Amino acid sequence: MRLFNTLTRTEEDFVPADGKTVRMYTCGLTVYARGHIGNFRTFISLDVLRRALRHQEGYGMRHVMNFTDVDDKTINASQQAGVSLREYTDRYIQAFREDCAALGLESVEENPRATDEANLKAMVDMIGQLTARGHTYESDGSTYFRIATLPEYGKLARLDHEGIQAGARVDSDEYDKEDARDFVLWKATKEGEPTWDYGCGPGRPGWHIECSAMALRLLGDGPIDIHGGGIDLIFPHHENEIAQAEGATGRQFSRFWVHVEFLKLAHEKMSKSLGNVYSLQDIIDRGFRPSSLRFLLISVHYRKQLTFSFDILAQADAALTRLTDFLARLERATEGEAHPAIAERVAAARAEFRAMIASDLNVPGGLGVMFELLREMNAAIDAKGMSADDAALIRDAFEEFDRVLGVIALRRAEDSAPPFPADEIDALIEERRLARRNRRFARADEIRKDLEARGILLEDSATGTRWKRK
RNA sequence: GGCGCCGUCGCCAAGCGGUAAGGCAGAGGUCUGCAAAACCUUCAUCCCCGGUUCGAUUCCGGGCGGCGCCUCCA
Repeated sequence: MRLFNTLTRTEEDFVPADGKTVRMYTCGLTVYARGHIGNFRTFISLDVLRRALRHQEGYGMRHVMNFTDVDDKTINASQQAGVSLREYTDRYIQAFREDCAALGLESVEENPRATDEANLKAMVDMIGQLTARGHTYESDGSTYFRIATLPEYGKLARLDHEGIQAGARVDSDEYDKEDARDFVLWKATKEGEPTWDYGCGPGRPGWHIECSAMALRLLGDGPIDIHGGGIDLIFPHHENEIAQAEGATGRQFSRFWVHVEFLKLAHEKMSKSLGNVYSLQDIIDRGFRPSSLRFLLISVHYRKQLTFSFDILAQADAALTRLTDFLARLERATEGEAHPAIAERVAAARAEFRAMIASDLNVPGGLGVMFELLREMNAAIDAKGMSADDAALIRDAFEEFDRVLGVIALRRAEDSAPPFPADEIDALIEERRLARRNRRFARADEIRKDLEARGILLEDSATGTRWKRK
């Protein structure tokens, strides 16, 4: 498949180095607060990438996504909460897992956390390698990376460091660095902070070292196939990851770099530091469903900014409802024999969809293919009915699409968990059926209205009445 | 100051050299006890100005507008 590589700023053919299994690392969440929907745009986009590689391209996956569970924010927040760092970050890891499940993310092969011993040791080892190769220096007990020792520094972000000029917000660090561009690998212990000592002196890891070290520890020697994350990580985080991994090993770190654009709110990016964030729970509290959010977040190409609003969330919800209504209609198709024309049309749509996804994950284009097929198949049902065999073919196609998108199955799982017991709904539908047969329409309409007030919509058809969540 | 992205129908959004996919909303119709669902019809010349080309929404240049990175951030 074709994939845009930030390293080259071009779309390239992607194949895993060994031809079989994709070794992918994606930056996860810093677990000092609940993830917001901007974070989840990135995670969902990378989930679609993972699904496409796995289910469409047929590769095996070795996918690592970390939790950053030690940094200034996690430390400060845990101290304010009066609990240990571990206990505090456990809470948000748990919350993150719940949100991921609600949003239909596939679980990945490894979710390392920075403060696990094996990982801290890997970081210290890597710092040792960097020191052996002359890339580090010490200052006040902290260890720094000396940018000047790595001529290639800046190749990912394409920053002209010689030319940092007036107007740039240059780092004014309280630490004693030789060069403003240098960054910390290991921070010396401060009073009251968690500390570890595995060979770099007592302290804690700098932010960037964890990803370099854990990626190579869990995925094996570089280059790994893909490294991904939000676009804001290009600099400094990913640039520094490259410096660390390549400085330590002398080998390329990652062949492909994939970055997901921002989610914006009104006219600015959504970020915790700006405070303009919505969590998944906020979305649910407004009466929307996680599946609708997932649909919205994948319906704009991952490399374009997406401006969130509840208005477009409602549009996404309506579109997704149409999709599941169609699939439900298919369940009732039982008439006649198979139509060869349908098989042909479905095969063509499958090919078109695959081509869209293989083209740098053109999910919006893929959705277009799906809805075109949907309309034509609806028309076919209206025109001459549809056999169970035809319906099965169509259903298979949508299941194939959804293995990549992961949104229809999610919606259906939500639908099958009604706000109150399904038995009760079925009983009321039966009562309404009898009322209608006896032409007691007032009672029939009353049942419809009551159910609607309780979040259940009814749809009558020749083959009976079906219910769905509002 | 440097680097980069974006501007397509009321809203969202693909396409990116050969004459504008799709979704949502709207209008008219078919169907229907009601309500939905569904179908049919209808609904854009692509921010502006130049240039290149037989031909540009698509390439180049210049505007205007929006956003990002150069600091923690998905």
